[in-house]
Amino acid sequence: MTMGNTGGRRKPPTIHDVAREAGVSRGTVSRVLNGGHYVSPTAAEAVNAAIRKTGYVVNRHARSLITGRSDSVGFLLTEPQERFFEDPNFNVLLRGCTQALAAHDIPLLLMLAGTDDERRRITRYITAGHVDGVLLVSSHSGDPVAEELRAAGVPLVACGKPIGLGSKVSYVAADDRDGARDMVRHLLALGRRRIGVVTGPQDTPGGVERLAGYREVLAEAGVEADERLVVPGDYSRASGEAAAERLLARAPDVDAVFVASDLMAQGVLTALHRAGRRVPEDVAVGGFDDSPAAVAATPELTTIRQPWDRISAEMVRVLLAQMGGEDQAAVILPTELVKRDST
Amino acid sequence: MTMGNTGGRRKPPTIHDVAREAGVSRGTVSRVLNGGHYVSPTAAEAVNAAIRKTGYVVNRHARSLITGRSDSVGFLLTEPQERFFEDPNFNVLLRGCTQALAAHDIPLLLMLAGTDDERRRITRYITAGHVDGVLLVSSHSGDPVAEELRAAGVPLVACGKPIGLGSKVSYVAADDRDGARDMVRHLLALGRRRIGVVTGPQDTPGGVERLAGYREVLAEAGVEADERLVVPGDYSRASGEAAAERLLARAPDVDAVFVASDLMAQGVLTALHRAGRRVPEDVAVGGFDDSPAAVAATPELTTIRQPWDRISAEMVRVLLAQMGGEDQAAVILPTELVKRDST
DNA sequence: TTCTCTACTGTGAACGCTCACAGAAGCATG
DNA sequence: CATGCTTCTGTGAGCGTTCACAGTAGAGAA
Repeated sequence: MTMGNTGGRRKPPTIHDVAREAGVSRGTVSRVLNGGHYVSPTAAEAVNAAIRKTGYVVNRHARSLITGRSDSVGFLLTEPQERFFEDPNFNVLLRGCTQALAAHDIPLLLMLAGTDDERRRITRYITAGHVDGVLLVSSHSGDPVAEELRAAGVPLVACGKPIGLGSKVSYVAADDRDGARDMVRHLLALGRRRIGVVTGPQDTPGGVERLAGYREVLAEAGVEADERLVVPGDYSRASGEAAAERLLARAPDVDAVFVASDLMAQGVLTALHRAGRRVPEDVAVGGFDDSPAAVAATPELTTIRQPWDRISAEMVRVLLAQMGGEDQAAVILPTELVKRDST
Repeated sequence: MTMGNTGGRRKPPTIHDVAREAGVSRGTVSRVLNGGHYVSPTAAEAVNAAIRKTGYVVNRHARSLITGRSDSVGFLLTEPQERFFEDPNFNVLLRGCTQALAAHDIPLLLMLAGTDDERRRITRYITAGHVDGVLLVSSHSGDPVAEELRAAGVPLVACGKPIGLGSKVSYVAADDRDGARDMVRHLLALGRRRIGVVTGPQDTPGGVERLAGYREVLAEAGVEADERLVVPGDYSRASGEAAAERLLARAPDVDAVFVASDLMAQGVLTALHRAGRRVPEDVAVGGFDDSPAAVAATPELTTIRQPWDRISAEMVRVLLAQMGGEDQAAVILPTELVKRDST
């Protein structure tokens, strides 16, 4: 009696065992597994019973070996730093993608490519066919990985419109420009006229679009543009604080600020508080993202909600479509103004 | 000329191509790939050159098929809700694990098992051998998945000591009890004697241990225990706010609060502020985690830092050891008191 | 010389699956 | 009765690797 199985892993049943159990051939079992076409109802039932009885689970390695597909998808992060992991939106995105893929029984491989070295390794890994498609999260422009993957013909969907990659890559994004427009219109409706803006980095699509929306609405409303009201930030809390200080120095009569991220808006609030300006009485502050930071702030931030749950679902949908041979596509999803206490 | 290769994926080189290029046999190439033992220097050099020239990457599916290993590791989350994804520590953990595994060229599969249905599916998937080991993140007790995986002999490392699973499962944890002791000692050293505590859920190891540490230090210091000073929370910001209100009602003379998480501590600060108590003058507040919430709070929180980067590294180390046949182990890592403005 | 031992190399046989193909059976059509 | 078509089923080949084994060559010992 050598078969102890004391905690060890038993050899799992193969398609052969199922076939024998069901009294059919491998081929028939395989057909049942892959959609059940050209299988008689009797045979199908016998196979399903045998699968239940044996506890059979298809060996994906064997399947992948012959099909050339891996039935898995990569979630690729090409940020140099931990920035993304501190962004709560990122989590919602990751979770949403994992769940949406799980519904298709597709596992998600998390890949981090921070350094050049890692980028090379990951690119090799992906182009070698170990994932069937890639969900790309990389805000900055000129990402060489995206370009290489695209050139290698790997199905690819980016989160946010990639800058400088031509139009050849699919993406799903919130309507940043429209969200910014909503916010600035909201501030105008409150009677504010000296509206400042703290921008995001101008090498990110969000940074560019949100600033553009701000400019458009002011122009449409006939409010005089004043470049002293425009200060750059990098999405970090600290940069928001510094930007607000510059803004106050350059345009002391500012009566509202549109900040391109909630995190920066937190910094702006801190700086305004220190300068003795009341929010929203003296200066109204509008954020962007509707992240947890928005409700954590005092006062709670009026902000623009990005539909992250829909974004993740759409990214997966577009990627699967592309893996199925469809052409690339761009999906733009609407944002929503969330009014709280800071305006 | 049918070979257009217009964006499509070329057939990747196989071990055969490398062998032919190097003028050796498959076997020799395979040996080079797997450590290079019993290979002459000349042959090894020829093979390596051929690999570089052809751009060969080993087909993991083929390898896995025969070895029975998958060379990948699962990161399993069995939380019913999105709780974890809102926890910044979780991100650090996930990132740390991904990086530590990447150093061994092992991809990480992210698995979410929120519902019973998903749990079943994931358990099947794992026990079918599609990952070689599992990093488990599940704070609550009585997790059936962990038990099943353990029974199936799947290498497993938990984050935090699993409650009610016997001692048969490896885990890596911060020294919650010792961290709590440090914090309470710190509060005592400031001269506080009416020290309240907002606990975490008592079905989580952290919740239990942090409370225990609190009680121990007070007992050692000869401070009278008062159950009115002990109020439960669930790690959420809202529960911290509610807890602080109860605490103030039950023990108005409280002069310090040890809060079992930074997020709850934020809520505590809000409630104290509303009640007109100054922090730290009237009431000192100590948090736990050193999450971003700690510096986002006003005043910035004194807290206990958990060594998340080391925790992830250790989890991976222990898991790999276990996959290599070593016995299970428990690793407890020290915490650190971070003094800021709230005490 | 002959034998043994070590270092190295090549080869066939798997691993578990899908795919292409061939064949069988049933039925309608010529 | 032959022919074609459709639906179903079984079989052999092969995906790219590792593993076990059988060699070969050269060095050292008997």
